[in-house]
Amino acid sequence: METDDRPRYAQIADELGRRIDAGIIGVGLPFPSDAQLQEEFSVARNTVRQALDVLRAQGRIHTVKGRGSYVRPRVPARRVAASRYKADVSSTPDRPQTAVTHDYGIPFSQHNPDVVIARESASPEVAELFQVEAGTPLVRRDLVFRLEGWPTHMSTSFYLAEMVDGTWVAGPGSEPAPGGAIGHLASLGVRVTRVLETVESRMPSPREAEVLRMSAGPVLAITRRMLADGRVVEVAREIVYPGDGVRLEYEVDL
Amino acid sequence: METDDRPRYAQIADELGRRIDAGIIGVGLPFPSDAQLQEEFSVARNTVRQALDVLRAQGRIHTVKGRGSYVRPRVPARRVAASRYKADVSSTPDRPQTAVTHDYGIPFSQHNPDVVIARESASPEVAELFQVEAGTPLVRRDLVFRLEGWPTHMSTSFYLAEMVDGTWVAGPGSEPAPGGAIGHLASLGVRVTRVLETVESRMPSPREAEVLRMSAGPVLAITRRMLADGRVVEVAREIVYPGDGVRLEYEVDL
DNA sequence: GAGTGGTCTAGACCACGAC
DNA sequence: TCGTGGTCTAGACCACTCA
Repeated sequence: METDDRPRYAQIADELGRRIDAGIIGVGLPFPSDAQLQEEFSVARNTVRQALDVLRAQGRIHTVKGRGSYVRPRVPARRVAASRYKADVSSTPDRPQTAVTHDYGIPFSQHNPDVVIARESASPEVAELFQVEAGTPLVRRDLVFRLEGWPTHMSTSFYLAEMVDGTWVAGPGSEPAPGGAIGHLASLGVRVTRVLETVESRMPSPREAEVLRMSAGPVLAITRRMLADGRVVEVAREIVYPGDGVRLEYEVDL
Repeated sequence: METDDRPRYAQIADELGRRIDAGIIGVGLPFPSDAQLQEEFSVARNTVRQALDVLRAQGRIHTVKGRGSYVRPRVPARRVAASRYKADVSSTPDRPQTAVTHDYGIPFSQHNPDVVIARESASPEVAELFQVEAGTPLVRRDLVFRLEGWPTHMSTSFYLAEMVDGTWVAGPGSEPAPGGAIGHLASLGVRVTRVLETVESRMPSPREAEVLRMSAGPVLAITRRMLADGRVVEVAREIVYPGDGVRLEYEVDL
């Protein structure tokens, strides 16, 4: 038995973490309330709350005001850049697939993102990524991806209205789509040959925290540009994952 | 004037953030103490502390027990994978450079990482990355990179002892090195042709938090493998940046 | 209306750093 | 020794969710 002179809140956080690991407190099940934990560990409520702050920062629990806390599932994706987009390219009617089904190793039938599509003028920021004038008409697509009901990640992406207007890609029936964004563009005769990705780590916005059901941990945010013939034909700004929800893999040839 | 019914601590955090932006509280200068802020804003100390928690999570301040808080500088690097390693390859005696000087746009003379070199047996984890037996002798290199005194990132990396033993690369005189790791290996006749990187976001370990002078924000952690002739010749596990200290850029050709 | 988490107060003791 | 932040207590009121 080792002496434990660490702060009480850290000990409690560890103990609760162990219970989650052991499955004593299950994924999606209600977490003990502040009052219960206060009672069990014989500490003040602030000490309980400090312990839960640790678990929240680790992304292990999610807390909703007035309702309680829940254990967050860990759904780690391996997002291998070199092969995920090739999955898009090689999707066939017989074996439909997308980069996302590739990341999670799931069948296409389990791929049913929520989607909201709207027209929008290019903000200066998106315009620069697209290398077009600010104000250029775009089609904006907000997606939320889920696995067994739990959100895995979300994205906001844009096509040039000029390119997709009047096609199925501009409608809500464009998801789920075999071949993903690359499939969309291919159906319009545009062949994507290059993808540029920028990765950042930051704290989530309130909306991101709500949608992704995370209370305090960091997110990984990817800004993506797809190019065809040297021209930018799709911009995703941004694709947002819970910090512990993905491992990105890239290769660089010299 | 908009009504502000947001929590008091959030308002205080915003106000302090504005003061940092405006330079009223400068980088590296002492931050007001809890007692001073308590006095100024007429709130309890816990409320002050909650406000500082926000700034810590954003990486804007760093706090050391018994001493106080300090404003953290923002030293963002653009870490462009496609070009940074080419900088290593194209380093010459006339114009020495490394991937790191490329990232930060600094002259080689400003590149002076702290370095600790040791021999170590491969842990199962590192061994798997190296594709060798666990226990294989390695040379371990712990580096800390700084810019104008402030730590920008840190790394732990490994060479095969068999490959570098008895050469300058195994000694402390191997840093700073023109051409970085690729230059090290090139001097031994090993030509790196491929680099694999894995990116994760997580909370820092206590040691990382101390070295990088961050109190609560997330880090970006990169695991890197360098290959020559299909063989792994260098493993970095891990290269750790403060979450707001870097933007990674990758390209994927289809 | 009962239970939940979010916020806030006004104290207290401690370990640590600077002087 | 004194000021600092870290931890902890024992209350309180509020907004929110759910039955």
